[in-house]
Amino acid sequence: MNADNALTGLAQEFRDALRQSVYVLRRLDDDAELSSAQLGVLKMAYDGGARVGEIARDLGVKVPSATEQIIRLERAGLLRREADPDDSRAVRVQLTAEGRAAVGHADQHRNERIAAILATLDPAERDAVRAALPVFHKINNSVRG
Amino acid sequence: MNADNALTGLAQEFRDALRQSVYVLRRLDDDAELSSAQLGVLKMAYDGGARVGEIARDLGVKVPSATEQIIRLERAGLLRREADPDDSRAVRVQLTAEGRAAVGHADQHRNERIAAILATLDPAERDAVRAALPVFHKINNSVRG
DNA sequence: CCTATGTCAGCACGACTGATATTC
DNA sequence: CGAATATCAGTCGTGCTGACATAG
Repeated sequence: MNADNALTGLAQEFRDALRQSVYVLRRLDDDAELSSAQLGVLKMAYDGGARVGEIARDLGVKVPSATEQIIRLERAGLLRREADPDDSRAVRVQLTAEGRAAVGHADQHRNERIAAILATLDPAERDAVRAALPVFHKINNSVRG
Repeated sequence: MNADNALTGLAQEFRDALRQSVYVLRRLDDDAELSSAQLGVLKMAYDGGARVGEIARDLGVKVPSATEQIIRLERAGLLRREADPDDSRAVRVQLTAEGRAAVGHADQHRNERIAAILATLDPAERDAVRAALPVFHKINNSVRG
């Protein structure tokens, strides 16, 4: 009845929604050429390359996990690893032409599938989603920090 | 510029938010006694038990995956598997007392952590989340069906 | 005989920790 | 020398498919 209980109730509903979101994402990736994790790595390196540690931090995984993904993507020909000229400890990740094409493809395909779902909503429901997205962003940033 | 492009833009932002949500969930479960998958199974059986197939359908996984979780939870003493008296092919899953306690514990802990995050938001931001949750629910149902 | 239900075996992916190089 | 960066080795959790036993 008090504010605490109201927050707890909202928290429970929020958790359920997040769990559902995971399910939606899984379905979305089911028949994709690129996994969600792979797409994340490639997108990080899309604009001018990125260091392994940067990629790991941004994706919220440990460095060895990022390394593993990167090596696999390099074997698949989607990116190159190059020594950083300014810091020989660091490794810079650069997309190949195939990598760029794959990102464009995967992004487009996923966006189309989500857009098709959004198209079935009422305008008011779409507005509700639009209004909530910045809040989700804020929540995420608060968890990272 | 047209409606299609607007939907695509919203879809892109929506996908980013979902990706973030996965990250939030991962952090939330980091030090938990029960994983999200395990908690899901236990919650399905919380009220009067459930069949393996029902659990799998509800969680959006295949039956063998559910079986594996269930067997592990049985070894941990959190649930029992019993033959269904009406259909000997089926297996009914019943929580033990420890299972019930574990669910209560895990739920409370997770809700507290989410509530703490929600408490940092402005009231208007909380309202935006509240308004969006039913839409997330609707989206999820449309994907399942 | 065919279908439904569940389990088993084997595999893949993606994360983790701990132990090294190598470089700043 | 200590801190930072990346990789390697080994493990774990969770999902999948395909094959199978058993019951309806």
